[in-house]
Amino acid sequence: MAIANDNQSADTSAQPHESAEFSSRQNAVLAVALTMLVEGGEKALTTAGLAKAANCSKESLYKWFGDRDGILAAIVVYQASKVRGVDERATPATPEAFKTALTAFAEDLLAVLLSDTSLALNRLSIGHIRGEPTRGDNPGLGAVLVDKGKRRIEARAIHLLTHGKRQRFIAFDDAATTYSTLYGLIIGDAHIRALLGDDPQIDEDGQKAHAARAVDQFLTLHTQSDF
Amino acid sequence: MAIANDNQSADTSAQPHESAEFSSRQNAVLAVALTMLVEGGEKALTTAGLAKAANCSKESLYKWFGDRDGILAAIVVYQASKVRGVDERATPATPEAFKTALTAFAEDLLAVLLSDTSLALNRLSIGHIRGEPTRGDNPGLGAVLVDKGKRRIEARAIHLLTHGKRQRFIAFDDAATTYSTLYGLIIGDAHIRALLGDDPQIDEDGQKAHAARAVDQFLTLHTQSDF
DNA sequence: GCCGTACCGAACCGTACAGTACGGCACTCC
DNA sequence: GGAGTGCCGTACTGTACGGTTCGGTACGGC
Repeated sequence: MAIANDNQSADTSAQPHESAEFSSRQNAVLAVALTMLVEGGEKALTTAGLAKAANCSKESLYKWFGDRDGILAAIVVYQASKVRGVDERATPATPEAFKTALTAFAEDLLAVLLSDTSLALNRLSIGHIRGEPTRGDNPGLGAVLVDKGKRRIEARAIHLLTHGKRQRFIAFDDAATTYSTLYGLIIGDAHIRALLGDDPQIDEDGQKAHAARAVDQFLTLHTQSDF
Repeated sequence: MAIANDNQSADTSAQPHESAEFSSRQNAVLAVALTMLVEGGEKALTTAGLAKAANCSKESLYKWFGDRDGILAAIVVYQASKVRGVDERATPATPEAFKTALTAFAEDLLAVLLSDTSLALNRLSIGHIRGEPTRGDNPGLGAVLVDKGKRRIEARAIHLLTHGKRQRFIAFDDAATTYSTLYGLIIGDAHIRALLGDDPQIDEDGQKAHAARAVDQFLTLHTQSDF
């Protein structure tokens, strides 16, 4: 697990990286809110319920986050802040190391996307798409999730891919298209199925096996110049 | 467009296939409801609003569909009934014809999944996942969508794949896994992006090109015995 | 001791919306 | 014609929940 840190256990680590977005009290409240969101969906997250569950007052909620949408947005930002950025030092020097790095990425991607937290957040964002995009001034939740979550993961993968291309481990034309292929091979229709509540998810070993297979297929497609 | 029929134009075709699920009057109401759902999301679909827009009374709505969730479920069934089932006669005899059939499937899949109607229905179903699955007795919306929509499409594809295997056009072990690969190559992350409101969708030509590329990759992976 | 700040807890308000009740119209069947 | 049926339109009820207000408590600084 190298992309995200899902555990909401004791965050007593007083490290300064605790994301200056919110105070520690607010972070605690957001953690509670996220838990409520994960088990019960958006409708289960009422301001009164959150206030009671988090032992704070509604007044404070509104002071800190503005309104209910502000709370939702804060949850997304809060969780997204846990996503690790690109690790610039990931520059495997041999084809084997490159494949290992790809496989690690694939395993991470599967684990993250199928985690309860990610599913809940995706459901939340998807449910907040209205007719007109980006109504008003705020970017609109889904966009935040894409920017802070998906894009960072994508950046890590594309970094890896372009590195592999420079080293002649793989060959491709367009990085974005190639990433889409890699993503598709790894995820397939598992994500949408999970989002729709098709629970029979495979266990962790199954995920690893699947990740390995996807990477094999990806390398088959892009190993020698097949263009 | 061979999988679904998206137009909600004059359904004056008195053909008997009009799905005996609902009366024609009810179908008309559901068509209006679907339109409201597509442009405005779930929150825009209120019983009062639907009654006014469809020129019917709330009383009738409740008589026909039970409650609001019944209306939503009916919408899903209504639209899913438009999805064509497996075409058993699709048995291409040459590798070229097989590839053509695969490409047609890919194009259909892309067009359907990225259509406004499909996106709205998927958003609706995804938004209705509560903590516990299948609460009570009803299967729960998402399951309906999966059963009536995704499964039929999947059945068509698997039918085609197994046929291709029998004819030695392609080789694979597990049909479900192979379908997942095909799906992933075709869709990539386009679906989740679209669901999240990442509007920059490619045009129809781009979709066709993408479909062709995905099929090429799929055949590369499964053409000779690389088991 | 006094004020300002931050917070809790609870009561309160306004509204949107699901669901119900009822009167009235059109049509059909006897 | 009268009774029954199906439906429209409107008005009504109940309630859940977002948002606000306010009294009360703890703390820190002057």
